[in-house]
Amino acid sequence: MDARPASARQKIAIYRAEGGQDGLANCPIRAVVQNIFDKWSSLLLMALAEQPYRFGALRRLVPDISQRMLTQTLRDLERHGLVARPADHRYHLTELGRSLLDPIGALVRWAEEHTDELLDAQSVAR
Amino acid sequence: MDARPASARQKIAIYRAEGGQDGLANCPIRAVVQNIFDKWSSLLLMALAEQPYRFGALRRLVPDISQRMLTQTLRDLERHGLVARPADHRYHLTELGRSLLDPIGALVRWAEEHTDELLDAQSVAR
DNA sequence: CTGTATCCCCTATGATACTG
DNA sequence: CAGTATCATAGGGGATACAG
Repeated sequence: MDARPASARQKIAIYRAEGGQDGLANCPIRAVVQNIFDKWSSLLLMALAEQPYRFGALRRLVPDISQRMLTQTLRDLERHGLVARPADHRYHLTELGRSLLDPIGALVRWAEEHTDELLDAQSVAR
Repeated sequence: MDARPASARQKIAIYRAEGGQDGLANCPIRAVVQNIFDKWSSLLLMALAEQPYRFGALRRLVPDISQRMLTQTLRDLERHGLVARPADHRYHLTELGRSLLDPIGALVRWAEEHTDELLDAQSVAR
């Protein structure tokens, strides 16, 4: 099903080649992936994909986030240039943030397509 | 175990369609994304994308992972059905695991393409 | 070599209270 | 409403020792 151009594999090969004995220790992707896919970031990005939201609206969209973490995550996203907060406090995605929606969408689609398999695997292993 | 309701898929559909009454609190994607993109999982998946590796080889590939976390992460990946560990201890991706390489690849490509912007944003914000 | 079992620190996160 | 400040805590994760 996927005879695709081995993108991920290539990248890994590159990291390995450039990084030498460091293996994947210095792979620059790590920081990116781990910063963006922390507990709340991707969720907020998805929420803001739809439209700009204010602080309170985001809280309602993600009811189980604490005020503290909402603030903190939004600051992180701002710092990474993915989200902007204008004077009217309507958080919205930047151009960079919107560009992330495609990869995120790919992940979401994957999760949708394989939800059953994932659940099956877990229930078996448990 | 047993036939869990197809509600997983439906929740996704709901979440995607409307944004939901309960917001994104019950979005099943969250579990998937957060389970797979924890500190080490995606890294190991990328490593195993190339070829099967044994425990020691993986340690060398990811030098800054502790033995404890390597074991634990591999067990998690097994439990999710993404990685298999045959008798010869050569960990390898399952079909499901391989199917994840595409979305991960999309993310990696994004990170590569936007590394400069990300760094700029951070340095400015700092 | 491939793990498991302990101990323990420390960070991420929640809860709560306060501020502009 | 949109935060900030402070305190408390569970759990992530490293270090180490041990086991098959």
